[in-house]
Amino acid sequence: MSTQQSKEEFYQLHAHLCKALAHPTRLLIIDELRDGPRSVSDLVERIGLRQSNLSQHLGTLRDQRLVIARRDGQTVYYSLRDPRVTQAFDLLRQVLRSVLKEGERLAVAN
Amino acid sequence: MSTQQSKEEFYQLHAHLCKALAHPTRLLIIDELRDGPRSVSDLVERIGLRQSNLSQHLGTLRDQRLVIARRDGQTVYYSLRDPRVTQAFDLLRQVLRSVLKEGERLAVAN
DNA sequence: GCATAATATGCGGATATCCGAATAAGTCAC
DNA sequence: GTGACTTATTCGGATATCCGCATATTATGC
Repeated sequence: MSTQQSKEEFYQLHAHLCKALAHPTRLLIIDELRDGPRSVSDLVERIGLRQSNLSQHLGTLRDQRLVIARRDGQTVYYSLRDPRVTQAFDLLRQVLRSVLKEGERLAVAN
Repeated sequence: MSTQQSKEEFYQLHAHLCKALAHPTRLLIIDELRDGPRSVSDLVERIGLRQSNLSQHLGTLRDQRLVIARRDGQTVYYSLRDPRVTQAFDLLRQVLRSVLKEGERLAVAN
């Protein structure tokens, strides 16, 4: 483990990474960023949520280094940092589809 | 979307899947199941947590169809359902490592 | 039947997440 | 400087998660 990481800490960090993905809005954001950078107002318009809420979600994605923010004037452009995140995203999406295809109902409850 | 799934529902289900991965103990469980099925008591011994707690985590993994439970007598063996879950797991682990390698400290805080 | 072993579930309190509203901070034009 | 615009942050209340404890459930052996 590179820089003095205990096993527990590493799993904790991994869990935090997953947690950052564990929200519909944040998944939507990642999906929007697939084709390139988008400004915050772009995302607000496309996703259709309050600006403050979206900004908070972008903040948690930023905290986990899943996205990068680049400032140009007064607008901030977000982009995906690592293509492997999208790959993982797609793998899980495939898993979900195969589960749904088998007719199993997933608990949407919560 | 196969069986009358709205876009929102699909993202919600995807988020639930991610949420099931978003806990150190559950990641540990998945890691333990890589090399084949394990009984609950196996996992309790290897991971070192209370049986009830582990059983609850296994329950959330089961709910999301990430693991399969097969009963043999009075012991229940858990195994991974889809190898793509482990692939996604590994991709995120790689992302985490590359982030850590760049010297960026991730917020472990919460 | 009863006792024991392996696993699962319900309950309750501590802690964390989520969202909206309001406000702050940064940038540009003038 | 002021004002307008874009994005970020703080606060508070509702809701969800996590864990330990106690208790069910299921299976086995006698």
